[in-house]
Order: sequence, then structure tokens, then C-alpha cells
Amino acid sequence: MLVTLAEQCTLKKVNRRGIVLTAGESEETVGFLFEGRLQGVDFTVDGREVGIYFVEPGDYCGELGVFDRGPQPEYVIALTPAVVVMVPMEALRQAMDNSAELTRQLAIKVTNRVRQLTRQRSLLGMPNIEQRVCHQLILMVPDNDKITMQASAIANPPTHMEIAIMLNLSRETVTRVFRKLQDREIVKRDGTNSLQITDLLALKALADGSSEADDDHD
Amino acid sequence: MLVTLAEQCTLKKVNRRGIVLTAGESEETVGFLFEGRLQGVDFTVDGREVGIYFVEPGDYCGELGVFDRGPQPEYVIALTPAVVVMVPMEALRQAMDNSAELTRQLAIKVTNRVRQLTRQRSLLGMPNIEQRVCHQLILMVPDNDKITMQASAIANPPTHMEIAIMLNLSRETVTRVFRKLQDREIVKRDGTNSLQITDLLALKALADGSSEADDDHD
DNA sequence: GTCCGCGCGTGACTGGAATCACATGCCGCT
DNA sequence: AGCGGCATGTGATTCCAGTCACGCGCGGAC
Repeated sequence: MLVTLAEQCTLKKVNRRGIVLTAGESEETVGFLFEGRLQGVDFTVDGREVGIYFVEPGDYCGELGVFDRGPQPEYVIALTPAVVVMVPMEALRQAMDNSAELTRQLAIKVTNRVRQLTRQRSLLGMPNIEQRVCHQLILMVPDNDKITMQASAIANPPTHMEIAIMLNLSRETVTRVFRKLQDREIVKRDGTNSLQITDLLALKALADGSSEADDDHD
Repeated sequence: MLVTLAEQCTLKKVNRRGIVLTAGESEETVGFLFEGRLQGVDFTVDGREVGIYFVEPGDYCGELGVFDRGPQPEYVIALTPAVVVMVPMEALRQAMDNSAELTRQLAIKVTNRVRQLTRQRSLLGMPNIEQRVCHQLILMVPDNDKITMQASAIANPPTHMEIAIMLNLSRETVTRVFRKLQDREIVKRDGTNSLQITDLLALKALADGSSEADDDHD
């Protein structure tokens, strides 16, 4: 059964900024990300971009319609050149009829999305901008690096603009926060496609708003 | 089977500001709202309240754990005195094993939540504050009134503060927008527990940012 | 009735992020 | 190597929402 499912998939290669899923459409495919990074985005009436979530390799997107056949709520675009396995929804639905476990997996995926959206919403509530940015960065650190809390790296990091729209900030503001983090040697740019986190603990401290760590800019 | 499910439910009556579900806990109940209005809220590190969604009668909350047994991501509190039917999750899970349809209903509920969260997130992207407030108001108008678009009313409307935390605004800012809307006779207060919308079309126009309707305050 | 509490109304002031404008830097392409 | 485009860096200015402070009003409790 998995074999027949696999047979119906198509491989989609998209360039940077390429559209994977279109908002408003009843997309009849689920996108399974193989390589690259995607971002769910929406647009306000005045054309401003709003970032909703990131999609990492191994994760997928566009699964809402599997359950309710409703339209795709937001665009999904590629932040880096990406390879996406497009799975036709109807095939998935049939597979679900025969497998409660598959249904459960998809349902859990949607609940995870709710949790993620909720966390992201809380982020926007923080009055302090640096905390927002630092929290967002920590969300992007690989989970296994969070155990040692020493150093880490974010591969193919999003641009300042892409972070800005996630946090309702302007690109310049994000740049200024990054500048500050680099001056304090908490993060370091490492070519275009890696961001080194040299001091994860300090980053976490800033994210949690540890008092005076903030306003010592001599 | 529905009968046995019903037998295991308990009725919970909460006062205004009473807690229905607690964030962080592995709440083992789903709350079905019978009467009143609830709000999902979270708190930032600095104690600021963040509004996530409203729950109207006939709707329910706390269903995430049914699928993944994870903790409740946010608090759910009562905005008005409320009556909630508390359904034990384990009973629900058993019922789901015997009914793919029930599973589907719950999954659809979660997808709706994703859609709602996404829409709400877009709202926060609007640079214009009045648009945010007007959009939020429209979201609270009963669906059937959106057909005629003439006039409407919101029963037991939330306080300015409760709207403010949904929109990342201060209470005063929301008050000022309401003042403006009342001066233009677009909405009208009608006692404590009803907000009349006298001109739904004008409200929609403001929500969509129809140009000059904004800055004529002689 | 009267008191209390909470939600609303409103002005003055301020801070800080957006905006604008432009420089610089980096990478890939040919 | 040289070029073009996009990402980043940075100052000056603006302006608008937050904050503070306070008054008002209504509705419920007793």
C-alpha cells in the first residue's frame, strides 16, 4: 500500500522564493519536504508579508485539506532551493481509511501545528524586541543541541527579512539585534549558509529577559 | 455509546475570570461550552496577557490532548459566567476507536483551529490599528448577519481589555478606536451585554482599509 | 440608598520601532 | 575579473501607540 502511494507522488524542485502551495486554492497535494527550508506566509491587505511558520526537512505542509477539504490557508514558499515530494491528498485519504494509525499521525501533525502557532503567538506578545528575536533563534536550534546548551549552529539560516515577518518587525530592527548579538559574540555568521551560535546560554538568557544583560552599550 | 459517554461528563460552572483549563497541565478533559464565552489566553514572561481565541457556546476546547496526550498549551478562562460540560478524554478516545466519524470530527475541529489561528496571525500583521480592531469585531458578528450586511449585534461582548490582548494593543488604544466608531455611529453600546453594530458595511470598509475613511476628525 | 469595584473615557508625555536613504558586502554568473 | 542583484549595516527623522494619571459611570452587593 505504501508502494502504491509512493507511485503517485511527484517530485517538485523549486527555486528560492518559489511557491510550493498557494493560499486560497483547494490544493490537492501534501508537500513533504526533502531538502531545503520552506516558510508559510500570508499577505495583509496592504501587501505586507506575514511569516507563520518554518518547515524543516522531514516535515510536511498542506495537510489541512486532507481532513476538511478546505482551501489552503496560507502560501508556502521556498526560502532556499528545495526538493518537495508532492503527495496527492486523495491517495492519502484512501490510505487513511485503511490505517487508523496513519490518520492518527496526520491528526497529531495538525495538533503540533496548533501548538507551534500558539507558541509563536505568545512570542508576539513580548514587549521587548530582542527577546522576540532571541526566542525565535532558539526555536531554530536543532533539538539535540539544546541538551548541552554549549554551542550550536543553524544551517541555511533565514534572512533578516524572513525572521522579521515572523515577528512583526522591520528588517532593519532585526539587523540591529543581530549586530548586537554578534558584537557580544553570542552568534557569528559563517558564510551564507550557516549561523554559528557560540553562546547558547547567553542567548537563552537574553530570550528570557534576564534583567541588566540588556542596556550596557558603552 | 453516546449515553455512556454522557454519563461520565461533569458540569462545571465558572465565574467570570474563572479558569476552565490550565496551561502546562495534561488536562484529561475536553470542555464543551454550553453557555457564556471563554477565551484562550497565554502569559508572556513579564506577566502580560496574550489572547489567542474566543470560544462561543456550542464550541469546545482542550481537545489537543485527545490525539497526542500532550499538555494543554494555553489557559482557557471564562469571560462571562459560564457553564461547561467537562468530557473525560479517555472516554472520548475509546469512543473514537469505535467511530472513525468521531475521530474525523475532532480532527476537523483541530484543523479549524489552525485556520483560525492563521487568520488571527494575519490580523496582527496589519500596520493600521483601526483595521485590526474592526476586523476582530467582524469576526465576532454572527455568521447569518454577514449575509444581509445591514445591522447586527454582538451578545455579551468582550471588554476592551479582552480585545486588546487578542490584537497586541493596549486597552486605551482599543477604547479610542471604539470611541471613534461610536462617534461615527457605526457601533453603539446597548447596556452591558450587547453591542449593536448599526453599520456593518462601514465597519467592513474600515476593516479593509478603504482609504480616506480614516483621518477626518475635525 | 450608598459604597465599592471594575470597565470605560481621555489628555499629556515619551520612547522606541518604522521609515527613509544610502553605503557596503557578498555571491554567483558569464 | 567584473558586474548585477540581493542581503546586510547604519544613521537621521518621524510618528504613533504605550504608558501614566486621573475622572467618570454603571451595576451589583449589602
